[in-house]
Amino acid sequence: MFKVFKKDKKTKARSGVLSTPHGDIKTPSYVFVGTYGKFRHLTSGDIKKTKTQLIIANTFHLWDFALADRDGASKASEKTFLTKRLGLNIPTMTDSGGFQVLSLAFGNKNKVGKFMTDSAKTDATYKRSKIKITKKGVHFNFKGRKMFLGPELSMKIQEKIGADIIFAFDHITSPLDNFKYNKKAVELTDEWAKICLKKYNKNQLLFGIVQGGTYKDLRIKSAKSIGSLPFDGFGIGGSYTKKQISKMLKWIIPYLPEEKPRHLLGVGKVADIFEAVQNGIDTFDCVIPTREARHGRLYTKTGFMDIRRGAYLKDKKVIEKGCDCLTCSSKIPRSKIRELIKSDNINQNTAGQRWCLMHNMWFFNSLLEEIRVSISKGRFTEFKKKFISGFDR
RNA sequence: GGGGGUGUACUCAAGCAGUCAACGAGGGCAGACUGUAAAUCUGCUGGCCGUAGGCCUACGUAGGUGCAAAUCCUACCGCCCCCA
Repeated sequence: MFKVFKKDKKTKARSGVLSTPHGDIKTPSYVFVGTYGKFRHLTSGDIKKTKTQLIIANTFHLWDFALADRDGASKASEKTFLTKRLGLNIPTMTDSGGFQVLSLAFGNKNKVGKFMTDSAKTDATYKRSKIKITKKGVHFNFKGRKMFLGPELSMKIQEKIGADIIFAFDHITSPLDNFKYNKKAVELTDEWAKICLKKYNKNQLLFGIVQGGTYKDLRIKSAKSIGSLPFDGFGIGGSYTKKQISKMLKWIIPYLPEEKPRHLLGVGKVADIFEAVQNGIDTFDCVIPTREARHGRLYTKTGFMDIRRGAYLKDKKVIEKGCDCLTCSSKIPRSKIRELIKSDNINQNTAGQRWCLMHNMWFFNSLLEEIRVSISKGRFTEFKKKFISGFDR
């Protein structure tokens, strides 16, 4: 169930509450990515201290674990496979595994990811080697294994994992795919969406996914058809060049039901967050806060810092003055975090990365908190302007 | 006193006559990371000239051999180990 409490007057930004069997989520909300149903280097107790509302895990990566679990099918009420794995009873999502067909089976070889430079050619020809896509799903190779994943199987696995919110199995395209290919992908995603709805047990919330690449016609076509289906919410997927998020959202959002939640898949840099919220997005997931934390990039209101730099060798300040995250409130100096994270890599310790994770997750959750407040006070645009101008890069 | 070893750029550590401004690692510097095969990846790291290319200074010190030396010889200096 989703309730919008406040709509911004100047933009499409909105604030509300999304209710799930494991609790309520105040929106807009960041969704952190715990692919394997865990966060590297963090305990469940740690996660509790980051103000995290919602976590997304991955169907592809949990596939074997979930199906091997003998505790029966998870009902999205009490302790599901995923909440047990997390050690936390908080709202969860699972991605359908559709993205992995791009990132694992295809993207790596072709150097294609979710985002590409703006100069990327969208009509380049390339080969989707060893991948066969049919109406039933995708045959592909992974680590020398022949695999198959499709809408029915994805739904089966996601039901077993038991997240509160699950996604329909979709066909993501790459920025290199042409119009014709994207058109087929949209049609296939539609067909798969209907299969997913048929297999849907109503214990969970099922979100359909809009595709269409960077093509306006296709995005609108996809938004219309997916948006008209009885999903509980909608995901917006695909890949694009870096400057196209906003434009794409403006095409899509008008065709999605106003009363249902919208999730933007895999987007979450600081500037992107504001663009997403401004265009009517309620939740979005991204690896940026956690991956970059592990790589030593720490966020503050004035920009980010690479804590591994020698400049912090003797820096006794906390990451950010006034920050209430565990790291900063424990008064861990930058020099110590630097020392720890640099030796983490060598000694297989994780203390430094943990401090970084605790900070970044807190940072992004706090930012979203501020965004929610700004929307409720009718000051979203002002807050955005102020924050962006103070944030370097 | 006798015997053996060793001295390489910020550090560790290869090289043992030409392809060496010198492998590799660390460190440093710069950059990347967007539905996580990512505690990861990429580039640079003697000086000067805009890069290409070139010039200069460099492998403990001082000489020597040789077309050519970090690499061979001699002496010296410094460290290390073993025997007395």
